[in-house]
Amino acid sequence: MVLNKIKNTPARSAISEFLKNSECPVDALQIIGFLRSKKLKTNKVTVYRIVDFLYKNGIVNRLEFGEGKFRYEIKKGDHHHLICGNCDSIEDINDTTVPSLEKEIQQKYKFLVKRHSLEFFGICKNCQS
Amino acid sequence: MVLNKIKNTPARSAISEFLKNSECPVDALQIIGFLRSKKLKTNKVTVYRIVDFLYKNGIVNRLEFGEGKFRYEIKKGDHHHLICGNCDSIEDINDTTVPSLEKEIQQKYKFLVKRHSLEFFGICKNCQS
DNA sequence: GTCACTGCAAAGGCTTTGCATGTAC
DNA sequence: GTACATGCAAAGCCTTTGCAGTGAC
Repeated sequence: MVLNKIKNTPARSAISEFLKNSECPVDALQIIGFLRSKKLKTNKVTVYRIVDFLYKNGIVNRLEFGEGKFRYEIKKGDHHHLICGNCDSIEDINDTTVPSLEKEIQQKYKFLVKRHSLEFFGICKNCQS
Repeated sequence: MVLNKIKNTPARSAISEFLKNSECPVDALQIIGFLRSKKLKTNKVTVYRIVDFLYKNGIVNRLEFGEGKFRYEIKKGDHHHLICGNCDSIEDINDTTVPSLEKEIQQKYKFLVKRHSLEFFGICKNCQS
């Protein structure tokens, strides 16, 4: 195992902070926008490298919602997403579980489940007027 | 509403046939490979336009499995996917349902669910040796 | 001072667009 | 003959890579 000295830099802490405070998964552009709003010198390559670093170290999840790009969120307990096809809002929901399913699959298909993703696509409350 | 006369062309029927016979979602490159193997003149732009046509007409699903590209499958009953992180195999499973969840979400969050996606990432039977 | 991080430019992969040509009907 | 479909080239978008310069420790 290689010794990895991890440095604490302004970009890293700002991005981590932004992800922690985000209520739903964000994409690279939103991260760049946040850094700019904070008057931090920034560069998209650095952003990609930082989220990649966070992802490979198990700190964030990397998600896709059919947009052709990745979104990132701080890892937290099992939760799922409601994605509105009208206003593109994304809502996290924490209280819907897929408890027995993983075990069932493990037994029935001998598939060792490491993680799952469950997303609901539809129309959010506000857009149903 | 505009009158749309849909033409039946060799590329379209071949791609539809390929998708019908595929046991798991395929990407654009695999479709092109199939067409080539059938000695059909082909072009990636045409492939993208055809799958887009099939997608927009509700004939196929367009999926993402964290690979940074889309995969397509003929629409069929509610089913889910087991994606192996070792050999990249994708298995369809048809007998695992998310029965009450959609209704629960509709009531609890007033979110009108149109579709959902449920994927399990892990290690398949063959790769667990 | 070292090693890791950043920035810039360039490239890579997947997908889409514009426009002229071809073809199913 | 008339749309619609295709092919080619080019561009668009998101993301990654190479390499030199910078900065955290």
